[in-house]
Amino acid sequence: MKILHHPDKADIQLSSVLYALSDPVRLFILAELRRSGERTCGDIDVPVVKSTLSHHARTLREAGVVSVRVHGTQRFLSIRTEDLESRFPGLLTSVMNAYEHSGEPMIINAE
Amino acid sequence: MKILHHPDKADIQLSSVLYALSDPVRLFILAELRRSGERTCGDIDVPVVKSTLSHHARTLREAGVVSVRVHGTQRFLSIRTEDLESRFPGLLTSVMNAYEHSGEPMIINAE
DNA sequence: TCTAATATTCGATTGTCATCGAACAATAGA
DNA sequence: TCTATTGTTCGATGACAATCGAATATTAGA
Repeated sequence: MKILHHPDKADIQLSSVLYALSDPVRLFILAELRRSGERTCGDIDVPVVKSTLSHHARTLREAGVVSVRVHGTQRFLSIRTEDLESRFPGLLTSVMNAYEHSGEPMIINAE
Repeated sequence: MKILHHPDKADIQLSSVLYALSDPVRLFILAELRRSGERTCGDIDVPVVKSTLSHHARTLREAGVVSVRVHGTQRFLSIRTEDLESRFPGLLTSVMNAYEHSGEPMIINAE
């Protein structure tokens, strides 16, 4: 079985977390996880192909934002809420709150 | 005189702000601005050359994070605290708090 | 008007990222 | 064992970003 690396709580870097959160697709994924607690990749409805979604999941995992639990052929994603809260208090809440109230588009319109 | 474009408060995008904040040099600049309120580019001591600093200042300005006031040959940077607070309540505070307490390195060490 | 100070812009370089499609891997279930 | 399901990895591509040094622009002050 494949080993998925998750950074230790103490090794989670602020700039990496902020970078992971700076993509509209990834923000959407987090919002979904926040609503459901846990989701498989296949149950997240984003306008990108599987391989791209896999890339985003990896980016979030390696930044320490999400945890990935392997079960059969599926991977369940969930937010590392407690780790993030203890390392960066209030950060995730304010980001997700901002996201919910700001109508962030998932696809940037050309002007 | 050069016109510097600042996005309207309502046009500030969450993902752009998070991206602007995801660079260690820019986080450092913000921390400095937070301490002094206002700074000229020349008074910010970062380990990059002038032109690179100018690039970072522009990134922060265009994302809506900082305001740039022109005075003579100098540009005074300051954080758009009120605009950010009203658009994304608590966000900047939690980010800067996280920065102050997490020992974020300005230069990433190679492993 | 000339010069020094301050900052931006430009061109080049190097590297990373988001995206896709195709191929592959792993596992559940028939 | 065979097949369908679920994701990952790989290679390619196009876009963009961080960095530097050199050239340029703007203004203050002598």
